[in-house]
Formats: sequence, structure tokens, C-alpha cells
Amino acid sequence: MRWSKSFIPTLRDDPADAEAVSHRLLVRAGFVRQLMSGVYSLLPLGHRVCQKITNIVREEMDGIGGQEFKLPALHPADVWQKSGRWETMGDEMFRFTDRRGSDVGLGMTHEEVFATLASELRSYKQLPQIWYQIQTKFRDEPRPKSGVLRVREFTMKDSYSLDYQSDGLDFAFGQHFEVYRRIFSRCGLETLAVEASSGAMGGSESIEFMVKSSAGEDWIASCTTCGHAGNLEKITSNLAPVEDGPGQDAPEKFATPGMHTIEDIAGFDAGAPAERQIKTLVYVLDGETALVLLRGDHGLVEQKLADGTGVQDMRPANDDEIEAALSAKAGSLGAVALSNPKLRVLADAALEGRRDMVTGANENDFHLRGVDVARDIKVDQWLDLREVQAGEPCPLCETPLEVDQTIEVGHIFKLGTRYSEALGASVLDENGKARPIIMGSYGIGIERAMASVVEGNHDDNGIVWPVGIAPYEVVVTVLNPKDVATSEAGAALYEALRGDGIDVILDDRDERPGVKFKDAELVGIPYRATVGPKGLEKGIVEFVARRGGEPREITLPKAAGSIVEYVLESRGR
RNA sequence: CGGGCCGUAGCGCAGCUUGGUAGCGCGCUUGACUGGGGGUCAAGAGGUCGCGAGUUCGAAUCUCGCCGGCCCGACCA
Repeated sequence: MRWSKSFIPTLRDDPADAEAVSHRLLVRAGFVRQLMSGVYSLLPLGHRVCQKITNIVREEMDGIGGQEFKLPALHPADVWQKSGRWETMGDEMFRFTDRRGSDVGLGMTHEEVFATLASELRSYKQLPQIWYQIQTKFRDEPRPKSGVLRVREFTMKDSYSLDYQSDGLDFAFGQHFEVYRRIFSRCGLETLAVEASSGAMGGSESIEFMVKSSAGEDWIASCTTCGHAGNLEKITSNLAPVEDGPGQDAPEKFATPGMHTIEDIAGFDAGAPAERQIKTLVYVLDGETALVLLRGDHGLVEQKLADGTGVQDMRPANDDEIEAALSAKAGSLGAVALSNPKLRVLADAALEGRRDMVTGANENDFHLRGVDVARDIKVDQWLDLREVQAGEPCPLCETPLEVDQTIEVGHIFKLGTRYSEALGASVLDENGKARPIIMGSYGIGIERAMASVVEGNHDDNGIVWPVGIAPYEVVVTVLNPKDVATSEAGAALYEALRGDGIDVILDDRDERPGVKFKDAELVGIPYRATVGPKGLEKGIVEFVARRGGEPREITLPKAAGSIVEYVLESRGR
């Protein structure tokens, strides 16, 4: 390709509304353009990168026997009603009514459709299967953000494993785990595999593949010693034991005028440090008010609350609901001696067995001290609800955990039989007995992977693509295209590289050298061969890596050969 | 869904307070010079000022409504 004929609209200024590095650079370097909130066009460069990622994914999926499909994006309400997700997906699903009045949804994932196809499977002899597709997904995100990282329309590789025994699922899950590691490493992404909450997908086990980035929306904790890692929505930690005093025979009420936060009580002489306090939160869980108790210095992870209780719909109670439930305002709430015995009390495990604690008295501006959790609070359900903090000991090996901000680029789930049972996909086993197909589901966001690579591979001058997914591997920069000898030497080198299968672009534009160097660096092409009159006088071309390092001078006759060799060798890395 | 901010040329912005000829930088076009890090000079093209009402002799500017976008939070495989 010749740069002069390409649509590569680079911008000299940063777009005003781009915050994330990947957003800024992908727009500025001419890879993507926004069409509307959360919807982006991939320009030729962006499409090339996504194609390369896609090809890697395809190669690796085919390598474990995956079969590629192309499923519809238009889904009848029917199949989603069967799985129950027509309701549970709520506003996140794009929906419309067709001219005949039928409800239609835009596919946000394809468990239902694949399970429908899987209902044609009849015998265990046809299993296992791995089915996949690379297709557009639609999700009406409440808040698209960070360019192409969180969008409403995007490309996803989704695969589904079909088995009739749970060890078959385990095997397919393991295959995907390995293949995902290879895919991400070939894309130049350093990923951490972490245990995750399965959320709305259901299923027993799930692992997310995370890339560290300040543009990420997920926080994970990981152990550098034993490798144990998890999403903060899921992971727990060991806690240093707290030595409680003997406490008091009964809770004692004391005045705390104007003190409504954990910090207020902690800073009060007659109060107690945060780890000696009980934090009382009021939530509405599937329409029922409930109390959620945590240690004063601990934060609630709502996902853990959802996972632990199985509720669908959850929100913090509003002021009126709090007052109605406890006859006091937030800031003075507690779970001791509740007047309404039906109020459900959920408590974090870190409170178990604690004595001599301080909590609200359910009377404005009063607290209780000397609270013994076992004696004074009737807990309906103990759960792990607290958010792990950096430095807390790893639950497996006691090493202090690290906490990092990350982007989720892949997620693999053991789904089980939820969808196959709902959609009637079963096979006969060796004994002629019908068994629901056991499914796994495995996703990779393609554009998100591209953006994640940019997040981790850039400098002040622009993007620095890994060779494996760069839009072009080499740019041949012709410094003065009006000089015939230079122009011809550049074109000859370009043709030679092209002939040897190198992905090369010839920058033949009549621009100043600085413009071309800047653009090449902004776009992030891994290697640049510079052909200019000065070099030609000496019979050389200059070859530099975008990543840095010394420029090398190669004599003209050897130029194509050594560049090819160099690029081929670097593809493997 | 709550909070904050913003829509003026392809991009980045000024003008709005105090109503009166729509501006600047970059980019773009043509020409000349120039040619190893976003060069110089000259001449140009390009705007329903997000949309719709209203006030007014007159609205980018004031008022109301709507639409769109960004950021924080909530939410989210």
C-alpha cells in the first residue's frame, strides 16, 4: 500500500473528548472514529489490526478443534424467553418490534442460539464439540466510555463447548484457558488470569483474563508468590486476627451528637477505631429491605452480596426506607435488638465472634458500645462481603496481596446445563439415557483487545504496535519523493519487501521528512526503513525499530534481504 | 438513573457577560521556494454557530423546550 493513496486521517491535536490513552491515540492516529455514543467505525488501519487479532484467534481456536459459525445478530424474543434472559437482561438488550409485530432483540451473546442449534445433537458420540464465531454484539451499555474500551456495538469471539460429562467441560475449559494465554501473548498482551464472579451468566466457575491498565474498570488482587489472583468482586483474603477484650455484660448506649460516619466515631474519645465498629448498610434485595453488616473499615462488594444471596435486583435503600425499617437516620444505624424481627440481617464473615464492638443505636445521635456480635445480633446469613485491600495476606500463602486496576479482555465460564435445559439440548448417553448438554462459554472482545494493546504499548510520540498485530510491519519512508533516484530506490525496496510477504506501506507522500516520521511514529509501525538522498549517496538505507534502539545502516543491495530476515525473526517474538 | 461540563469550519479553540459585518491556530487547495524531525512566503476554499420555538427592528449571544456528546458515580458477561 502507498501512503499517498491510503485513508489515514491523522490529527495533529488530541481529540478533546478523549481521556484514555488508547482512545486518544486510536482516534489521533486514524484507526477509529466515533459515530455515536459507544459506536465506532473502524478505519482501514483499525480494521487491519482487528483482522490480525481475529486471525490469531481463529488459528488458535481451530487448533483445539473449534468450528467456526456465523450466527444471526437478530434474535427472536422466543429463545431469550426460554432461557429467562429476555426479562433479566433488561435495558441492556437492544430490542425492537418488526413489521409483523414480533419482538426481536439484537444479540448480546449467543448461548441461546447455539443451544438451539445444539438441540440437533442426538448422541454422546457426537460430543465433545467446540463451536465458535467472531461476530458483532450489541449491548446498550448505560455508560459507554474510554473510546473503544466500553462500547455498545463490538466484535467478539465467542465459543461454546458442548459435552455430556462434567470432566469434558473441565477439559474444554482447560483448553480454552491455554489457548487464551497463547492468543493474548501473540497479541502482545500480558494477561493475568483471575477468578471471577459469573454474574448474570450463571454457571459454577469463571476466569477472567485481565490486562493491567489505568483505563481499566476492574480491580483485581493477586499474589506474587503463589499466583493466586481474583477479581475484587470475588477474591477474599486472610485478615490479621483482632484481639477483643472481655467486653461488657450488655451493650451500653452513649451519646454521639453529630457523628454519623465511621471516621467520626473513630476520632471520638469515647468511640472506637474503625476495626472495632460495625458498619450497618440498608439494602433492598428483590424488594425486601435487609441489613448488611461489615467491619467499620471494610467496604461492601455488591457483587458478592448478589452472588451470596442469589438476588436479582439490588439497590441501597433510600432515606425513607431506612427510617421506616430502623426508625433512625443513616449514621446511627445498627442491628442490635431490632424492633422488626423479620428484617433480614446479612453479615460479613470478618465480624464473626467479635466482641466489644461499637455500632449505631437506631436512635439518632446515639451509638452502642460493648456489642458482642454472637450475643447481641441475630445474623440470618454469614457471607464474604468485604472488599479486599492491598497488603492483606493471600488466603493461600499469606503473602501480602497486590491490588491492580485492569481491563477485562477475556472471560471463560463453566455454564453447566442452564441453557441446554432451557432450550432442549440433550443427548443420549451410553446407557440410552437422555442427558442435558453441559456447556461452557468463552469470550474475547476484539476491539477491546486492540485498545488494551495500545494502553500498554505507547510513548510520547504515539502507538508502538507489537509486530504480530501491527497494521503494517514496515514503513518505507521516502524522504524526497520528487528526487527520482530516491523515489525509485524507495519503490524498489517496497516492492522487494512486498514480494517477500512483508506487510509494508510505502510513504511516498510529498511531505516534509518530519511530518512522515511523526506520522509513522504516531501510527506505530514497528519498523521504518528510511530512503533519502543523503543515504543513497553513501549507498545505504536506514532501518530503525519503533520501540527504540540504535538505527542501523544497511547497504542498498542487502537492504531488502536483511529487513525481511529481521522482520520474519521478530514475528515470532 | 444521580452529579458536573460541553455543542461555533475537518481538528483544537475564541467570541456569548453588555444582542448589530462569524474569528484564530492547525489542517485543506493553488503556486513558489525548501527538503533528514510537524519549514517559509503568497493567494484561496471551507460555517444551516446542535435542532425548534420565543423575545427583539435585529439572536452564535437573551428565554424556554428538545437532541447529541464527554467526565464522575450508580449500573454492567
